[in-house]
Amino acid sequence: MPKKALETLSEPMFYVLMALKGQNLCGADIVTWVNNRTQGRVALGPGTLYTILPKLTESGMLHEVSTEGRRRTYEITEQGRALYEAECARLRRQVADMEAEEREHTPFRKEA
Amino acid sequence: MPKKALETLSEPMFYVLMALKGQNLCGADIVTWVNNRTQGRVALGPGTLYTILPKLTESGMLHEVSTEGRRRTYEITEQGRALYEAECARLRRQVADMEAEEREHTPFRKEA
DNA sequence: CAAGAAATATCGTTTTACGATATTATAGTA
DNA sequence: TACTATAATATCGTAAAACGATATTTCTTG
Repeated sequence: MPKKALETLSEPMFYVLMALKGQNLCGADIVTWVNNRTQGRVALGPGTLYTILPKLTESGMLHEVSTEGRRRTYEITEQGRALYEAECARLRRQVADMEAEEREHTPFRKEA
Repeated sequence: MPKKALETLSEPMFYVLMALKGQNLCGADIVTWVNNRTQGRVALGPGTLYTILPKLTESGMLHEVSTEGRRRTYEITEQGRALYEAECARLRRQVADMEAEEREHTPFRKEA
């Protein structure tokens, strides 16, 4: 049961979900995967990661699928996939805004 | 002279610079412009906007170009353009990551 | 010259990021 | 088995950001 809503994804959260989209991983392996995928551009520190994991879990985007000793492995949920997709769409719109503005400047006009 | 470094742009900051990229505007008109450009998806509240404007100014991304009564009009600087462009590049990479992953899943492997 | 509107400023709360450091568990090795 | 190193996770504290509500200042207009 989701404790809290969560309707936006921070950049770190986005990459965590991206990592889990195709496989189940533990926290440390998520860090490695994201590092590889982004060629080091996105580096999740432990503080960031382990703040994020419980939050994503509580809000129903992930769940723990196994625990071996200290190692906890996570799986993305359907809700998590949906939120990830929503964020993809948001990003695409942002880039579209950016590129539209690059091609042709939209002048200011009062109101819509 | 820049007081502070600023090497990343939040989403609101990004849209503020986008607005000023093509014209000089005052705060309230920035809000209107961004609203139009994003069809209401990005709504800058006063708290967000007027926290951001001094920060962008102090860090040398903007400067005030005129003040009529209470209305302050801002202009983007070369440095501001450069940071905006850098953020565009970052966004494009993020979308590229996302689309690469969509096309073909990158499996986890230890280390690079 | 009031009354309202427009633009900006301030305040307080909540959330987030993130490094440093601590804790816990596993594996290896003498 | 005990000892050590390492891997993985957890906690703490600080700093920054977002943002709504509310206040202030200036301009307009009747």
